Amino acid sequence: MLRVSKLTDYATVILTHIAHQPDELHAASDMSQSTGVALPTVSKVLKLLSKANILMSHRGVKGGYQLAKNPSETNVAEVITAIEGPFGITECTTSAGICEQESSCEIKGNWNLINRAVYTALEAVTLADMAAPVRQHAVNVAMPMTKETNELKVEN
Amino acid sequence: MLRVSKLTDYATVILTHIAHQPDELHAASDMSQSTGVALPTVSKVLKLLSKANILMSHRGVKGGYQLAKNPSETNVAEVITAIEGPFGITECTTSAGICEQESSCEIKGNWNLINRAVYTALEAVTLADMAAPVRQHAVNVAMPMTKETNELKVEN
DNA sequence: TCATATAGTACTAAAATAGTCCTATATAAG
DNA sequence: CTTATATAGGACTATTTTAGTACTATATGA
Repeated sequence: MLRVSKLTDYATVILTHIAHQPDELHAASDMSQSTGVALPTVSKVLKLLSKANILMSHRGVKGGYQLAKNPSETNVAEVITAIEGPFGITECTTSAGICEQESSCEIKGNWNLINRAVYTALEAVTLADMAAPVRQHAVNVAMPMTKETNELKVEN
Repeated sequence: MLRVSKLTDYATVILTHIAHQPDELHAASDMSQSTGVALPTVSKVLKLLSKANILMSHRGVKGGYQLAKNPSETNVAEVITAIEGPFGITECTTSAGICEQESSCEIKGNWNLINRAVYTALEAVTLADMAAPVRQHAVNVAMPMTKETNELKVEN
C-alpha cells in the first residue's frame, strides 16, 4: 500500500498521452477511447486537472483540453495534489490539530522530514519524463539521517 | 493524501516508544496507556509487527513485546509493509495482471522507478532515527530522469 | 439557433480501513 | 496443578474514503 488513488493513476496516463501531442486539443471522449477509462471518470479527472492549471480547457464545438505548460514544467507531485488534495504522508502532515496526541507526539518532526523526502522524489519526475521510455532514466535517492550533521538539509 | 494508514502511524509511535527501552518487555495494556490508543487496536498493531519479525513476543504472566533487532536495523519501509502489506505506489507495482490496460501501458515502467525511489527514501529511515530528535537529521533526495544516462541506476 | 463540448455540483455504490470481540494457547506464580 | 495474565489468531461490524455516475448550466463554432 501507500498507494496513489486510481484517479491519480488515470491522470498520469491521460497526461502522458496528451504530452505526446501538446499542441492539439483533446476531447474527453477521445481520451476515454484511447485510454479505456469510462467517459464520466475521464471527465472528472480532466476537470480536476484543469482546475489545478495543469490543463487548459476550451469549451464548445471542437473544444477539448491541452497542457497548460510544457511537459517538463509539470511534475508528478503536482498531479497527485491536483487529484487527491494537499500532500501529506500522515494526517498531521497535512492538517494540524486533528490528532489528539499531536502536542506530545515525539515523531511528528520526523514524519515531516519523511514527507518532504517523498515529495521531493515525486517532484523530480515531470510529464516529459513520464512520456519518455524507461531506459533513459536515472534514479538516485539517499536519505541518511545521521548524527553527524547538525542541521536539516533538503536538496532538490 | 498519499498517506500511510492510521495503524501504520500508531505502529511507528509504539515502536519509537519501545525503542527507548529496548531491553524491557512492554505489555499491550501499557502501550495503550502511554500512547492513548485503544487496547484492541494496539494489540492488533503489535500482533502484526510481531508476525513481521519486527517485534518479539513473550506470552503469559509478565509477558509482553520487545524489539527483535536493534533500532537501527528496522526501517520505516519495513513497518509500512508489516502493517499494510506489499509496498506499491500503484496497483500494478504490487500485483501484475489486475489492470486491463497493463499490457499497453506506457508509463508502468516509470511508476516502477518512482516506487523504487519512494521505497528507498523510506528504507533509509530507521527506528533509531525516529527515536532521535529532529534537528540531527539530514535529508538528501535527488531523482533526475534525464536523457543523458542510458541505464537505470538506483542507489541506496 | 443548434449541436457539441466543458463546468459545476450532487448523489450512489463499492471498496478499503479501522476498530472490536471472542476463543485458544502459553507461562509465571501461588 | 490450578489460576491469573498475557499474547495468537481469526472473524466480524462500523466507518470512512474512493470511485463512479448523473444532471443542469454555460460556452462556442458552424
